[in-house]
Amino acid sequence: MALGAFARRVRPPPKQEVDKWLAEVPLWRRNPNYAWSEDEDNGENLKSGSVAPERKGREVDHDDGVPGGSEGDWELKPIGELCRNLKQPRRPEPAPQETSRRAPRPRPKPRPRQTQKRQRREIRDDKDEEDFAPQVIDLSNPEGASGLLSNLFASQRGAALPDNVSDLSARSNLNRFLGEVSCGAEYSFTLLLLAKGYGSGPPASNWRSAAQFFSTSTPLSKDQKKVLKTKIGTGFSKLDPEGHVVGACFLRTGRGGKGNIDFLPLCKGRESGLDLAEEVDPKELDGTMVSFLGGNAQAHVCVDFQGIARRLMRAGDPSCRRHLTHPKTRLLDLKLLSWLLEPGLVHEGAIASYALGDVCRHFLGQGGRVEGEGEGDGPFATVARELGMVDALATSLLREVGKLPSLAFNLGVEMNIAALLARMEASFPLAYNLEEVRRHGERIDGKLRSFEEEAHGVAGEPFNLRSWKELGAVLYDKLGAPQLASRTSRNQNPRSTDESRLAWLAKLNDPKVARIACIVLEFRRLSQVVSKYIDADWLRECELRRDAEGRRGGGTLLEVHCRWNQTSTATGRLSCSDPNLQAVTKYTQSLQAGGQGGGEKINIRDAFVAKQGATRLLALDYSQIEIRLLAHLSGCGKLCGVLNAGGDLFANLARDWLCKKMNVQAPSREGSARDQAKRTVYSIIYGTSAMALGQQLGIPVAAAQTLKRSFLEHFPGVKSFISNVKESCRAKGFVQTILQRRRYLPEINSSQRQDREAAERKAVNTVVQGSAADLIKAAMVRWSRMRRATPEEWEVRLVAQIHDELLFEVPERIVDHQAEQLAAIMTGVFPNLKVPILVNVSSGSTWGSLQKIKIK
DNA sequence: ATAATCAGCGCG
DNA sequence: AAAGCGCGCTGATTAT
Ligand SMILES: Nc1ccn([C@H]2C[C@H](O)[C@@H](COP(=O)(O)OP(=O)(O)OP(=O)(O)O)O2)c(=O)n1
Ligand SMILES: [Mg+2]
Ligand SMILES: [Mg+2]
Repeated sequence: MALGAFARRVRPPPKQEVDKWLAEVPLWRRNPNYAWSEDEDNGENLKSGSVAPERKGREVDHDDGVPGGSEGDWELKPIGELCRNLKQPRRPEPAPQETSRRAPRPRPKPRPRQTQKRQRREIRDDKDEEDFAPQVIDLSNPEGASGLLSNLFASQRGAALPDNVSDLSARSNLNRFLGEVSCGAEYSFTLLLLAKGYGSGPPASNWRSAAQFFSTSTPLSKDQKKVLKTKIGTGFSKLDPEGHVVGACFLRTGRGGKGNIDFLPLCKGRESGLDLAEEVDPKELDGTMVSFLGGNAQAHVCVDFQGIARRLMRAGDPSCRRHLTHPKTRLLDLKLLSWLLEPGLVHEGAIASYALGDVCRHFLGQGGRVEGEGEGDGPFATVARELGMVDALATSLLREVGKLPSLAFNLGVEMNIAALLARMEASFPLAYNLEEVRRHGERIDGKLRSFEEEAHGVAGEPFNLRSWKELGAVLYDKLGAPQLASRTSRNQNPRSTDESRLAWLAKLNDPKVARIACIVLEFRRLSQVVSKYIDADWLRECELRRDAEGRRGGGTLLEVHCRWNQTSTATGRLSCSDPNLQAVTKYTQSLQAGGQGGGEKINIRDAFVAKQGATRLLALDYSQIEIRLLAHLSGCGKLCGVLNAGGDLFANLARDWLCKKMNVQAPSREGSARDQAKRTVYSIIYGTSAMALGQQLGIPVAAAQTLKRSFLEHFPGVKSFISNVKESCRAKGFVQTILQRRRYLPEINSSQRQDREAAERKAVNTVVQGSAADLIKAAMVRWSRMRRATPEEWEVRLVAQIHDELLFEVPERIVDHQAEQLAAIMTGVFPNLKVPILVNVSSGSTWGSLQKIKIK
């Protein structure tokens, strides 16, 4: 089958990872009432066309009743009350000293070099495996998010949040569950597998016997058994066309040892090519959600809320979002919580990802196993093990929330973001005009071939232009190019072939070397266009989806459903992949260098367009955002003065210093002098060396040193802020963002200077970059929670977040109005800062042709 | 032969 | 004398 063939093209996860991953099959069970079908996330999942993701004007209504109103309609059939009484001894909180500081946990220090990249792979692949989790903060007020934040900040009058935020929950009316947790209330949960059609069974004493019962009482067809064996047991492969997740498992927590874990059917199999969503009765699903999430004061725990929310939305249940994000829904995500606790674990090599298994291993020790639950093989033992892990992990992590109440606030923000990201992934695709790029592509191919020919001619032998090794042999050995770098040989590769070196070689007298350097530079640029925006796997996936949907509507446009990753950064930013919309080439590339008449050019962003109906793209980008936050956080009077006067630091620097005093020439290629100044400023703030700065600007090291010093002396508050952050980090072991989110940097006290100073730079950067992430996340939450007054407002879609920029797709008629409204939201979420927050707004029919809009 | 890493480069 | 920070993607190279 074609899909299988395609799936095989995807870069598979490392083999060893699959085994590990197998041991971590999350809390999914298949509903045996339904046929098995393929894994929805392998790209072959058919998105329902009949159940439109957008139901104008009435999609969400937080004002209607508690979702639990119809609880009685749907009969829950517990298999057993196999509970695990996790009653925690009400700890007298043994550490009155330094409760704000987490006990330094021995960290597995020998940082395994390998785990870093591997984690990324894992993140790519765990997308279909993790589960879900919902939402905790009470933002029922239409102005909920903004009100929350306003109160928060109003109460502290522009200063940094107080260290003691224990009154946070009371003041901000956070949801009661979190209040309870932070009070250290007893809690426990019980497990119960629930599936339609199953009668009640005998009580079980632990997860394993529960799962066992499930297995023995469940008649499985031959095929099902086979699948179960191959998918959950050994030999699991996400590419196996037999597999499809059809169920989600929720943990329902409650007080006093009464709680349930429910088996929730998401969608049926897709035999005979039937669309998943068509086989789901939304009413059933709705009823399940209602009885599960609503109508009681219990809280719910899960792992990866974003994943489950996305599945629900893709399954075509139009009302699931209301329940997932309903203010009465009490749900928290252990994945997000563990990430909040230590967002840098992945980079330190302590864990490979924030998947359940790794997190358990790290936070609980015990090799990730829970006593009495880990024995045996097979799918049910695995399920039992998983459940035991969730159980133990929740117990442990919630204790941390009790110790550090601001975590509850942060988690509330993140839960809201998770719901929004799920919606973006499932329902807010960006349209891509592949045909347009392909037209250029043919020309690019020709160009690449001619580059190759010419380079081979100059070199006197054929070689692979993509190979840095072969290129180095040609340049440095055959043609005798100088191997720069005897002095600083320590860290510099004398035979480097990166852009800066090739640019340097291109200016030399040797015509052969120069020519090859120029050719390779252009060759690399153009080949990226082909590999990333024409031949890439994500495009094949888009085409398959289009074909499966019968290409109704949309003409030649593809719908790009990328992934929005919430736990893959150490600072609190989001990341994006498949494709990475946060790194789409920005500038126009010229296709003609060889004197052809047309001057053909390509701008990849022109291929990303506003699709649905009469819409336009609307982009809002924070102005000098980290500079502004730095000004606020540092309180530097001079920097605040510049910003309060409406100044543009980058433009100033470009005009006054770089051009006049330093005689820096503006970069020849794309990129303005302002962009150059921007890089310069952030480089200085975040601790660049004079040598690197000089190289970047093309000025002598001494001049760069002078520039650095004079900049920091010009803003003395910034300079002292930098040393204060370092000092504080040394003392506490962590830094905090403006919303109290932490990042631990144990290396700050390393005896190795290299490691120590690296940690110092990260410390400074994390405070500012992380606070900027807090800001835009708060704005995103506020937008997602905003009351929509008209049907048209429901058509506004957030299609991308580019770190300090939000890209919306907006009905053309209301572009101007939305521009104002959205700008107000983005600039208003953090009131009472010491400097104004501004956004630059632009709109257009393609991402590459946005024109600035004036906001009054 | 396959898996993990490196080099290089796109973006903020 | 001092490795700006934060990401993801690709093809080539090295390690197993
Ligand atoms: N070379 C760079 C570019 C950007 N950033 C960070 C800091 C910026 O604040 C943030 C957003 O990037 P922008 O390009 O939007 O830059 P600014 O918001 O600072 O300026 P502008 O007014 O041009 O938007 O990303 C960085 O650290 N290093
Ligand atoms: Mg900006
Ligand atoms: Mg930006």
